[in-house]
Amino acid sequence: MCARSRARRRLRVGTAEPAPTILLAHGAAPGCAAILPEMRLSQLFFTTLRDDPSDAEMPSHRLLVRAGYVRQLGSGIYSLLPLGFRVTQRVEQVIREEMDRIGSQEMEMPVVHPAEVWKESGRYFKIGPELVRFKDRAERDMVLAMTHEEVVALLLRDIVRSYRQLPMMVYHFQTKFRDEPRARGGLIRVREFVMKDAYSCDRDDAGLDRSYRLQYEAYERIFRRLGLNAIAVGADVGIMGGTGAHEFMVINDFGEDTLVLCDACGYADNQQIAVVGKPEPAPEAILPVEDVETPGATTIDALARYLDVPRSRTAKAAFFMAGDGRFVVAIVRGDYDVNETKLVNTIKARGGLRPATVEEITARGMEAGYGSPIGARDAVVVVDELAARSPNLVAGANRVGWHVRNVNVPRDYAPDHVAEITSAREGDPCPRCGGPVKLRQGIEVGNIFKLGTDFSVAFGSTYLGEDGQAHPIVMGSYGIGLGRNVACIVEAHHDEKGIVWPDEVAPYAAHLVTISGARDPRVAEVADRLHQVAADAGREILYDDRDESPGVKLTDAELLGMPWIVTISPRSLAAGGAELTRRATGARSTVPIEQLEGWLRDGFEVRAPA
RNA sequence: CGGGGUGUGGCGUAGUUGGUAACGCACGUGCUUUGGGAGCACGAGAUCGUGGGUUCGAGUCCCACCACCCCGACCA
Repeated sequence: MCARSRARRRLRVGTAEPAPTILLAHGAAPGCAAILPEMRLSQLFFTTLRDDPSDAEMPSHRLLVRAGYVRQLGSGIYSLLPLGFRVTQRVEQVIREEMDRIGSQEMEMPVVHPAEVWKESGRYFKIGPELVRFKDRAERDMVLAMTHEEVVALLLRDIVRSYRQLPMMVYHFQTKFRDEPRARGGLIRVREFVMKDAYSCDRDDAGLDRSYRLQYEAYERIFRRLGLNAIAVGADVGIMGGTGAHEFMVINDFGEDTLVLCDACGYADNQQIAVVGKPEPAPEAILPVEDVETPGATTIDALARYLDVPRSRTAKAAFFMAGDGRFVVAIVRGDYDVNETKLVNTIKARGGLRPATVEEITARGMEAGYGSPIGARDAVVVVDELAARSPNLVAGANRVGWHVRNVNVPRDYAPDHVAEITSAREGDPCPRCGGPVKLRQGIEVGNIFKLGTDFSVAFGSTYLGEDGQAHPIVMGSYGIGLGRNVACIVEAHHDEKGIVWPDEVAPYAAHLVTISGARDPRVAEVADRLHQVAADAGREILYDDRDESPGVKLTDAELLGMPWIVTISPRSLAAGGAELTRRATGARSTVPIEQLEGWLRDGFEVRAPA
């Protein structure tokens, strides 16, 4: 994957810049007119499919495969066919322009890293099998890069000496490999993908705030230009540290993240970190504990039904094993769910959490289905603050078939932590304005992250300040996955007939279709001339010169989704020119050939017709 | 990693109680056709995911494995 070759072939469709000379990759003489076979559908390396591929569910997946933009090679591994590659380049170019605009410098860093680099930051040991490790021929440990914080930190250590060299931002487009446990959704969650990752390098937190703000604003411009309605939500910073993060999310039912949103005031957070309002429990006298037989009541629902109490009068226990070997009991009220992200952050669980097994639970004196921290051994007990101040709850007795009434903290058991560890629910009070929040699924199309000094401290990446002292460089990192953005654009811009590319990212500005071209020489003649005019002007349009029936060609044009469809036929010529169709609206008009030629020569005037 | 599902020409599928693979689309050739996935004729293309087993005989039954999809776990 070579960013340079991608950059060299920046697209010029629909722009007003002059046609540059295009160099052929295999060494054609400079200045020689480029042959672009992919402009002719008869030569384009692609095929359309009449049927949906059986393994595709999301519209973007179905359409991108059916229209010949991408092909799957393995689970979460895709080839970009020429059309898909062009779209990706268009997306890349939008991002590049906005990165350049905020003064970020494009570079390129390697995909394969010596493992020592990742050992030095500690991530080699913290990250699980998602990080691909292998040995080279000399038995050296190597990794496939998931991101490039380490490399940037190393470069900073080598290059930056003085505060005068800061602030500084760099970015690159590079292939990442993450051995995800499960790829899904076509291009939405893949294992190999190209990502724009940018890194800001500042003298201090105030500088980081400025860089972060610049990236934030650039992201808003990028997603607007890409035709994506992305909203920024507050996000988890993880246990890696970091002082703030936002994820840019597109609402989508197939999304993997849950967002907590408030229509009234615009509040938006990832459910992982959202803290919403909770009703204060009514005060009541603390009652003595009392065993109660509850045969078969192993779930909160069953328990509440059996005892005929609301779920809010019960305590729910969830058991986890932390990656660092600690056993964790989390207690929330029965009407809430445990939020694992908050739990991880509360106990600073290295390596995350996984559900505990029944054996692990009983080994610590508890009983799955009838569990509570009462009598627990060797366990970290974390109680949700609301559960902690809710009086007289029904909790497990750690005995099969029995619960305990009137359990109260701290009388009946001692928590190691009392913290807010529940997930926000639909309709809960907005933390900002108190209105009801709503929950929506979202796809993360970009993220921005205040890294702080973790990496620069680990690598000794310091600069000499005005005070003559060494200070760690304050870093930020900012990612956008290209393929996922392409998929999200299709998710947002398609209809029952196919893709409807926004002008900014369409692989070609226009799709020229001939009807009866083989039979009527005038049709082919006019179309060939239009195509040539466009090519001479450096404006690449797609030319369907295939000898196919009108139905096939028009259907394919709609499936492929170029913003403008230009139809030349004996009928259109008789009507005075070409038929111009706006793909998004279906609006049609007849345009004289000379006028079309002018548009193709001088740039497509997207507002004038239709 | 747990649960569910699917593997049969390029794509989508059929295949009965086990008897030597069928259909649509796509593809090639010829003729006809040409504004909404054309028609006719001829043709090419499949060791039925892999390995083993049962059987006179396996796409079909049994076992193991692999791949892919979906749900969950997971996702600095």
